[in-house]
This record gives sequence, structure tokens and C-alpha cells, in this order.
Amino acid sequence: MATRTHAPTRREQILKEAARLFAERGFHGVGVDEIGAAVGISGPGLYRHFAGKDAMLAELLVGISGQLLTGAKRRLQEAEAEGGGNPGTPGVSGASGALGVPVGPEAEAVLDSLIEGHIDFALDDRPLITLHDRELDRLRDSDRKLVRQLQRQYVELWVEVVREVYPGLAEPAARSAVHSVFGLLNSTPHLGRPGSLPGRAATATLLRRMAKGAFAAAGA
Amino acid sequence: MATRTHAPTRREQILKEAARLFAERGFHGVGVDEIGAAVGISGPGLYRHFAGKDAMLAELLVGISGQLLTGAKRRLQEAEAEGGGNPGTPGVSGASGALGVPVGPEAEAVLDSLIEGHIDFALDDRPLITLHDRELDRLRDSDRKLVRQLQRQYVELWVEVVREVYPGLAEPAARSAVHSVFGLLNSTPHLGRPGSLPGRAATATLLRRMAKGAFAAAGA
DNA sequence: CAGGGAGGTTAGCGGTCGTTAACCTGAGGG
DNA sequence: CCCTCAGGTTAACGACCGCTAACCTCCCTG
Repeated sequence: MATRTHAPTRREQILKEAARLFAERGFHGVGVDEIGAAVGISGPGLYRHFAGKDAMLAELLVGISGQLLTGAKRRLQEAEAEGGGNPGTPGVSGASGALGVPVGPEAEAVLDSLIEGHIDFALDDRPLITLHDRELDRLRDSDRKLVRQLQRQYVELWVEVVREVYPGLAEPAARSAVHSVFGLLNSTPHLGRPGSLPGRAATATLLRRMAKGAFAAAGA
Repeated sequence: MATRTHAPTRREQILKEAARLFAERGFHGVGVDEIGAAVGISGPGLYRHFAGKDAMLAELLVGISGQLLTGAKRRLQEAEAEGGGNPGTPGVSGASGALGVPVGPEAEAVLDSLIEGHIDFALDDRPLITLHDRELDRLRDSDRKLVRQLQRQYVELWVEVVREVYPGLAEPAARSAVHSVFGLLNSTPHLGRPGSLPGRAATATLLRRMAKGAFAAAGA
């Protein structure tokens, strides 16, 4: 929450409006003139800020994936520090590597935290969540590889935590379960315009309960 | 399952390939030449079968929505007949109207059946499931209205059944829960190509368990 | 007070795309 | 045996779109 308290720069305005338009009508369905018009300038003026239309999409998608992954890593480390957890055993789940996943009851708290973070993101940046799994194929190869790598790390982080909480889940099943819960949490754009919702807090609570219930049912 | 045992006609070939391409690269990202090439003819030959590119998308989306709704209605009626259920009380849930929803334990069986049907569809027609909630806005107004109406009926049918199974759920919460479970079930396109999956039956079982777990958690 | 760069503008080019026009062909029926 | 017509073909048109070129105009700074 401590990010970005300054006034939004032009670039940020453009990215925000571009995200909204891309989410509404698809990358190919939006012209650069429309993006420009949405921020008060028109057409080719955008090229003072971005190399091209592709570059806007790339920056959006890389930003989303990175933000999700960074937040998840932060939450995992916070839980690790808070729990005082096992300084000598950075990883218990076999050949996993990059990050130490807490064990036992602490793992469940981490999973809750991951769910909470993803819900916040899905509710606060609905256009971005839409783009994130819809327009990936419109990227240049190098950008697409980068985004895919970030997404994969994010998924793997969830999978490790989920398997710690539900040891009965085999790895492929856990991965499928994680993707399915992402589908559940990312359904917020379909829940009607923000106003027909029963309130943000109530929606978040419902989503959290459903996600936990889905995981629990998967791990039975 | 009894539908379409005959050899596929040209129109059906075209629709199938168009659905795949639209799902892969988006409606605006696919040219008519590519669609034609996918069925062995090239470019404008498609116009012997469809009025235009828009018409293909419209037929696909209307077909999907109608198929989902029809299947759901059929399952509801089958359960009604099988349960022998309450011929004098066609509807117990207040001012609902079009269809009689069974009460009590029968309702849970109906919900299971709805989940089963949706999973079958999501696993068998992944491109269509993708299009269904992605390219709706590219339709002409009249077609879009029709599709929206069919989708809304489908959702309402689920909502009625869910509220019968979990009477504690208020209507807006039930609607959100239904949309979220759709998100969960429609996540199959993200589960990797059909082959990296742990097998269709295992995937279906996992999805079914998670959907039921999510509903149960929502209705607590 | 020059001057230079940041951030706009409009005109226009080149390519792509959906669609139409005009033409061809092979199979079935009177 | 011709005629028709379903189902193709290629050529081409018009619109649109991403992007560049050329130019303008403040504002800030030495």
C-alpha cells in the first residue's frame, strides 16, 4: 500500500487507460487514437512516451506479473520472519529451491496471506487481472517469455505452499488446483460493475472463503 | 451425447476451426484468410457459408450459450422426474418463476448434475468456453443481447438451485458464488495442453470436488 | 534572453483486412 | 445434352490502423 502516493505521471495515465481499453475491447480492438483520446492527447502523441502499442501491452503485462510475484515473495518472507521459523531448515519440501516454505500450521497462514493478496489485486485492478490471462499471446517473443517465467514462478510458489498445507496432494493435482483457484479469484470482472457488488469487504470475504473451501476439498 | 453423429458439414468445420483460432489469438487477431486456410479453402470462399466474420462469431456464441442453457434445463427436468418430486409445488423459492427447482436433498443432486454438465462442456469444448466470456463485446447489438439473455438465464438457474441447497445464502452472494465457480470450472484452458493433464477423469473429479467445496464454504 | 528539449499537433505513407466482383468448374436433373 | 447451381477461385477496392515526418509551442535553464 506504500507504493505510489505521488501524482500520476503521463505514462501512468496512459498505461491505466490502455489497460482499461485493452480489457474492454481486446488489444487488436483498440486503436492508438482511442488510447490517446482517453488521456486528452490524440493519436501519435503517445509515441513520445512509448515505443509503440506493443510496448504498452508489454509493460502492463510484465508489471502485473512482477507485482504479483513480488507481493507473494514478500508475504512469504514476512510470515517466515514472524513465525521465527526454522532458521536451519530453509526448505523441507524435497528438491524445491528458491524459497523456504514454512511448515505445518504456519504454512496455512501463508496460504491465507497469498489468497488475501491475490484478492486485493483482483478487486483493485480488475482490468489488469483481465489482461493478464487474455492478451499474453500478443507479445513479442522475448517479452512473452519473461511474463511466462514470472507467472510460472508465481504459480510454483503457490504450489509449494499448497502442498505444505495439504501433503496428500500430488504435484500435478496441486498445480491444477492452484490454476482453478486463480480462475475463481479472477472472476471478479464478471461480478458486474463495482456498485452492483454487495460491497468490497463482503465480496473479499466470500472469495476468501470459497478459495479456502476449494483447496480444502481438493486436498481431502 | 446423442447429438451429431453424422459427418461434419463444411459449415461445422469452419465454425470449429474459427472457434479454435478466435480462442487462440482473439477475434480481431484472426483474418478470414487464416480461417479459410484452416479448412482447406482460402479467403473469400467462406462467404458462401457465412454472411461475414461477425456472423461466425455470433453463431458460435449463441450456440454455446444456448447449448449450456438447454443442457441445464434438461438436467433439471430429469432430476424433477426422477425424484418424483412434488407435482403440486412447482416452485418453493418465493417469486422465482420459469422453472420448478426441487427441494431439499434432491436440490443437491441437481447441483451436482449442473456441475458435472459444466465440467463436461469445459473439458470437451475448451475453445468455446474461452470465447464465451471473452469475445462477447465484439457482437452486433442484437446478437449480444440474445447471448446475454441466454447467459443470464443460465446463471439464474444455477442461483436458484444453489439457494435451495444453501438457504443461508442471500441472492447477491449466491450470484457472486455462481460466477466464481464458473471462473473455477472455466480455468481448464489454463491447465496446459490436454496431455499434460493428469487424465481427463482425474481432472473432472478434482474440479467437481473443488466446485462443491467452494459452494459449501460460501454457504456456511 | 537565446536556445533546446519535452511534449504536443496534423498530414500522410504503407500494409493489412473484410468484403465484393467476376469468373470457373464439376455434379445432378429434366 | 444442356442448364443450373453449389462451392470454389483470384483480383481488387476501400477502409482502417500503426507509425513516421515535419512542424509548433511552451518552459526551463545557463
